[in-house]
Amino acid sequence: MTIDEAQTDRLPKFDSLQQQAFLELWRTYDCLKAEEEMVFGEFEISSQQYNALRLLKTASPSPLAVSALGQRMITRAPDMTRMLDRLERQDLIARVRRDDNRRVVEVTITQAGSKLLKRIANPIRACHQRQFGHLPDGQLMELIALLRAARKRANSDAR
Amino acid sequence: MTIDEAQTDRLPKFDSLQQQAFLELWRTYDCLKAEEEMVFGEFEISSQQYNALRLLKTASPSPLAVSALGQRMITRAPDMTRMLDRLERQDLIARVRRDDNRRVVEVTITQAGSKLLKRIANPIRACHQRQFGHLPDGQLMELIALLRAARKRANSDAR
DNA sequence: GAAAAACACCTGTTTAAACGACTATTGTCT
DNA sequence: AGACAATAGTCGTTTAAACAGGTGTTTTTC
Repeated sequence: MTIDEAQTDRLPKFDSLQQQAFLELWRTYDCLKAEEEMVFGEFEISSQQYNALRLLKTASPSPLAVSALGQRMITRAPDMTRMLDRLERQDLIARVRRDDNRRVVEVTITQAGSKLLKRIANPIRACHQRQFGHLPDGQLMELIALLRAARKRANSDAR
Repeated sequence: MTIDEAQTDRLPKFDSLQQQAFLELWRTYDCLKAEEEMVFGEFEISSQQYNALRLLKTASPSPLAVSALGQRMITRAPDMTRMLDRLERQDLIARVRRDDNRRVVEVTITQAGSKLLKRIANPIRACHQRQFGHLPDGQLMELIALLRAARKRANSDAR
């Protein structure tokens, strides 16, 4: 390590603490996500789709309009239609056009969808347990609080 | 909600603190990433490509083999070739087949690539400043430490 | 020293993401 | 009531991600 590097960064490679924070966030997310997706992969579903099913399950037995579902998704999906197409093809959701407003399509989770969620629940819980289980609850809550705080300033956050 | 459901899920939305931590990580990453990508978008580049250029810049003037570059990437890219194709088409990198081992292709950042990095540096720094600048350094370092700790147990992490 | 294995990268093909334009339905304004 | 705008989803097309299989090169093994 050169003298120059030692002066600007206590660690080499990062312009600023803020940039380092972002890179750590990226790395950690990517790493954990990969593991999660392997679990979902066994059930032939993506994390995005799982998220949608989870939201539909929470809403059930009430349906959710496509737009409402889209707004609640974590990663904004600019193409709900085809994502729902895939879920419908697997018979995990059902779509019904609302009668009193024929523009909106209401989505509900099917029995098969609920069943799939149940089957996934334990493996995914175990995955998160493997990932975060070694951190004491206090540190986890702190991490959650810090992540929330980080999100606060981001202007593109409406959630 | 049936009795069955009430038994299996005690909290309405989160099964566990661990799951909540993951969701917060996802949300925060996604939110910050979106903002970052808007910055990169102005320069017609993806964050993935930026990452590659950054690594090449760090290595320069030495070149980096495609495989070495791939291993250093944050998000593992199973398709370096075509990603480098795009960068080469924009004249941001150059590829040379090594003479003493004609299997490996060595990649270097071009002058145009370095120039682009320079132009991006400030906007991206500003972006991260907007995102994390409101957190005091102590909290940032804590966040970084917690993210690192979270990553430690993930078995798929070789970095 | 020839055959087989290992290596480093490339290519073909399938699948999904991204962006915009498009259709159908409802609400609003005069 | 009729024109115009707004809303809710869908569809077409371009682009990139993912996976598997292929090509050329070097190393290993017998």
